[in-house]
Formats: sequence, C-alpha cells, structure tokens
Amino acid sequence: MLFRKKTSTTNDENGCKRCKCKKTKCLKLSFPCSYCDCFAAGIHCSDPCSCQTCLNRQEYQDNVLEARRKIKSHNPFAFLPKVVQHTTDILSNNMEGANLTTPSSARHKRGCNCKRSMCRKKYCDCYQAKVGCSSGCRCKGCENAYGRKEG
DNA sequence: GAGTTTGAAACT
DNA sequence: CAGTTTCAAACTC
Ligand SMILES: [Zn+2]
Ligand SMILES: [Zn+2]
Ligand SMILES: [Zn+2]
Ligand SMILES: [Zn+2]
Ligand SMILES: [Zn+2]
Ligand SMILES: [Zn+2]
Repeated sequence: MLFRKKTSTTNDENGCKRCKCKKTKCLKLSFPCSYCDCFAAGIHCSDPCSCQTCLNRQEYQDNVLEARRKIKSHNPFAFLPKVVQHTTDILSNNMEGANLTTPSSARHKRGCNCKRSMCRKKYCDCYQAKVGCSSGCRCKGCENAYGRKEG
C-alpha cells in the first residue's frame, strides 16, 4: 500500500475533508456545502486542505471553540459532538418523527430548497446524500434521481 | 487552474 | 420569520 495520489477533490475515505476556505478561516458551518466542511465535521484542517489563514487548527483551538460556542448559541443542535438525533430526515427521508426540532429545526437540514439545479446535481443536499426529496423539501421542478418530491 | 453557478450559512 | 449578503463547493470550461 503506497500513498495514493489525491487527485480527486472529494474527501478521502480516511475522513480528510480537504477544504479550500479563504475568508472564513475555516470557522463556519457547512453540511457539506457552504463554508468549511472540516469545521462542520468537528475536525481540524489537515495537510490536504488548501485553506488560507486557517484557524481551524490545534494551535488555534481557542478560536475554534469560541466559534463553536457562538454557533451553538443559536443552534444547539448545530455542533453536538454526538449526533445521536435522527440526523434528520435528509438521511432517512422520513419526517414523521417531526418532534424535537426545537427552535427552528436547529441544525435544520430538513430538506433542500433548490431552485435551479432541479435536484439533479450535488448542489442539492438530498441528491448528494443519495436520497430522494421529501415533503420537507421546497425544491422547484424536482428531478431528483433518487426520488422526486411528491407533487 | 480559472471562472461560473448554486443553494445554504450567516447576517440584517 | 423573510430578504439579502456571503461563501466555498459543485460544476463547467
Ligand atoms: Zn476550511
Ligand atoms: Zn480544511
Ligand atoms: Zn482550514
Ligand atoms: Zn434539491
Ligand atoms: Zn430535497
Ligand atoms: Zn428536490
């Protein structure tokens, strides 16, 4: 087993996320889209990351924790260490539970809101997760290959 | 690799 | 809560 060349931009199977953040210092959330995936995953940036002025590192854990606290203050579910909850609908495509979701579904992730991609590309969180869209989605013209939203 | 498109996080 | 801004990833070339 030699080191594999990482030509792909997707995360490695080992958990490396390989972000490329520039303005957020890797201290903002992301599910996978938007902002830093490393920070959202609760891990520090690693070698393969191409981020600039990264603060998501052990040396700056003070900043990391501060950023986490700030986000948690608004979203208690945002960064719980152990995502024991049903992580949502989006991964299971079922919303009957529908309880919890305290403030405003907090970590939200309840469904996509695609307008132009028609849920046919990874811009759509549902498609990225390989699940069909559900009633929780507000997509328009849904064409999710894993299942269209009812309607 | 540079440039465009996209939708969610963050902000107001 | 809704509208706008900001942002990095997905995508295209
Ligand atoms: Zn980052
Ligand atoms: Zn990173
Ligand atoms: Zn980083
Ligand atoms: Zn979608
Ligand atoms: Zn969806
Ligand atoms: Zn959809």
